[in-house]
Amino acid sequence: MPDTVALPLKPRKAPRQTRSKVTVDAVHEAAIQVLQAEGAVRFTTTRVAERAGVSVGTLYQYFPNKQALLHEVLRRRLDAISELFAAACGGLRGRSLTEIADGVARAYLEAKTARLDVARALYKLSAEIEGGPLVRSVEHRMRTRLSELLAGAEDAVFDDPPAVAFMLQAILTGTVRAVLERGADAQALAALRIQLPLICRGYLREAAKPVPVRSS
Amino acid sequence: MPDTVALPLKPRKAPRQTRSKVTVDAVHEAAIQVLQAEGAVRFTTTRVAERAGVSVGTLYQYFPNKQALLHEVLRRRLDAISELFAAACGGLRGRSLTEIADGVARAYLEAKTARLDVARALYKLSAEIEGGPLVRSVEHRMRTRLSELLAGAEDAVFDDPPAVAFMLQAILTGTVRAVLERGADAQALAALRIQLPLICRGYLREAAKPVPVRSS
DNA sequence: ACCTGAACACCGTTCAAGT
DNA sequence: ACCTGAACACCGTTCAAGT
Repeated sequence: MPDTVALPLKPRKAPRQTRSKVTVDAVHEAAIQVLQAEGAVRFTTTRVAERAGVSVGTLYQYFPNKQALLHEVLRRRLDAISELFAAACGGLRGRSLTEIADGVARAYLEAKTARLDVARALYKLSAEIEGGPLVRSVEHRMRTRLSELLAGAEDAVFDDPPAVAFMLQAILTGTVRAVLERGADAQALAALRIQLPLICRGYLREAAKPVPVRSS
Repeated sequence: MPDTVALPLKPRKAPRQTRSKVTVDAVHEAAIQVLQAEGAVRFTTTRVAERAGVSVGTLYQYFPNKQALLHEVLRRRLDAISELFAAACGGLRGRSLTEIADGVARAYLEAKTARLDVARALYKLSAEIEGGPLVRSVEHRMRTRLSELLAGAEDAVFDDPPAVAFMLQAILTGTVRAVLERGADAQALAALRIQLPLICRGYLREAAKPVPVRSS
């Protein structure tokens, strides 16, 4: 599959002088603006450079290709989401199944819908970004948190917490994405806020065995 | 948003002679082959035409643009899935919540994973295809079936079957997609076949009220 | 050390010319 | 009625030349 040729994604040159740092930030900021204002289809290196007030050549001095630029935008978004989510998980240790289900559903949804327009444009470009490894690493961190929460739930035990965490995460990311792509008007979002916790609760209850009554 | 300019998607010319029917089929078949063999990134009108043994101009005589060609490929895939799903739903009328949950999960998963390579390439191109209306219409049919099933379940009643059907469908399409995009090795697929029914069961039980015992 | 912009390869799409 | 393929506009990317 020629799709899988790995392009370099790191900046080819670390900005060393003040001038260039300004340039990199300007390009990055311009990228987000073009994404918001012009949408995924009209997201063009030429346009980003123009908006940033530099020439295309300059852009390519710091981002080896369009993919790398998008990759960097995605990376910052995912990092933000990941941190918000991790913080929420910290407050859920040792809680009940219901509290965990509701908590992770709410936390993920809130983090994800913070910058909705950018999120939607990035979804559209996911084919070009080749963000697989990046997404996987972020999801791995999320999954670890989920797995810990499940293993430490106060009122249930799981045969295979990592497996359940894997599925729980597919539910969170998949369901939210499905609804967001369907337009995601205020009404659909409101429904999601109510239903997503229910979905998580329901699955966890199916997947868990109740804690046996201790005899000692 | 310039993304939303509607391009014509219908064939600009209906094939009237045998020769042209052959051409259209050849192009369509070539499109699927290029999708499978070269992947989403190298899916090019020139390449499709070459593979079909016609000139680019000919391709554009029947498909007004690349999007329309992809649209047609997607349409045929979705139709196939839709029909398989509808058939399965027919056999689930008036059954229990558990049977319905397991049945729809299995049916959707089976239909979706039938042509896995094409499905994956189409996912990657979903930004370009602009298949929104098409997907919506197919999902609308699916949702209607789901809603009917829920309303007619033998052992539960729902306050708002369409709302639950909406969410159930987001679970089906979203979760399957999330796992497929994550690589979808045999192991992940096997897990999905086991877990997806559980997820559906769990959600439906959360969303349903048990049928009150009849007093008459 | 950083920036510029003309130049190149490639892609989607068109259209005058053919059969 | 159908097909061809050179031509056009536009995009990603490079690199010789500048400061």
